[in-house]
Amino acid sequence: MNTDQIGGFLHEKGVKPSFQRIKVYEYLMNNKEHPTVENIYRDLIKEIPTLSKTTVYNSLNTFIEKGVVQAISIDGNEMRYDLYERRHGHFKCEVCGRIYDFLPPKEAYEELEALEGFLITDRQIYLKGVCKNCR
Amino acid sequence: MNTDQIGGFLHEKGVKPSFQRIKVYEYLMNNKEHPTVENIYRDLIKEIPTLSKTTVYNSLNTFIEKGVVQAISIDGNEMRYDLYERRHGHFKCEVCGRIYDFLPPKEAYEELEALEGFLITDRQIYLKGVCKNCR
DNA sequence: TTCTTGAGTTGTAATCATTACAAGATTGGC
DNA sequence: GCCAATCTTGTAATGATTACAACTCAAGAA
Ligand SMILES: [Mn+2]
Ligand SMILES: [Mn+2]
Ligand SMILES: [Zn+2]
Ligand SMILES: [Zn+2]
Repeated sequence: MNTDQIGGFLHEKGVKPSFQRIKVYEYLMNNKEHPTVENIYRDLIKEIPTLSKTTVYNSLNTFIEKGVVQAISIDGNEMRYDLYERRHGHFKCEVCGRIYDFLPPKEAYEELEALEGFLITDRQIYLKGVCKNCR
Repeated sequence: MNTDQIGGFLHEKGVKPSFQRIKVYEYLMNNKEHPTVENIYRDLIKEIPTLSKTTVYNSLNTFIEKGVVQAISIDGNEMRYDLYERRHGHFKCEVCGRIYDFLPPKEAYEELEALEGFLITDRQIYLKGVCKNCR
């Protein structure tokens, strides 16, 4: 996806595609390691010297509202961000801090839909432990 | 469970059962609505006027380390706490803010164990949406 | 019992992620 | 081009959590 395509996509999703928002979205497309706001800001400011951290927060919150991005709160102290694409779970290694994607079996998610009388807008499966590399 | 029984239980789990720790644990036993540190502190200080909020944090972190309490980070900005009893998931209503327990089908959790090469020490399933009462 | 020592508690200060807010910039429709 | 609405920016405020150092407590040795 190039800049125009991202703009079109965001527009479809009800997000006005400003320059900054396109850059933030693009960043998440190219950086799948669940970056923090700080990560995003420190990298993007190289390209956009006038960028404000508040704009990163604002953009992400708009994306979340419109359902194109998900916030990952697996880490009690800072949020991580990820595109809302195919459903997957997240595993955080307590040693190296990395957050891995994993695909829980379809059943895990399908069964979660079974709750009656509750409107579900977001589902997250978080695992913690020690990753393969760190054992 | 009375005070002595809680003390015995904590001792078994490797936690020295101080007066304050017993009170915090007892609070979690009697208040299953996933309280915040603030909730715990504001209620317990009525009984223990010398209590420090730091002690609440310290006690909870000790409990978590020893596996008798779980931290719930479904809410990006403040932690909630819950005894580590039978496995269950948490649903947060975005309207009233309440956090509900629910029992995902056994399979959901069992399948999560299937990750190879990773040591798993904690699993959390979080749903968000609107609860029955608030629709 | 008294002493000693390590662990637990307390209060305050520091940290740091996130939001609030107001002023300035931008954009799209008239 | 002009206007109103929206977006961006910088700074200040908020608030949860941790750091730290002094104090207290409890258990074991002498
Ligand atoms: Mn992911
Ligand atoms: Mn619960
Ligand atoms: Zn690791
Ligand atoms: Zn509700």
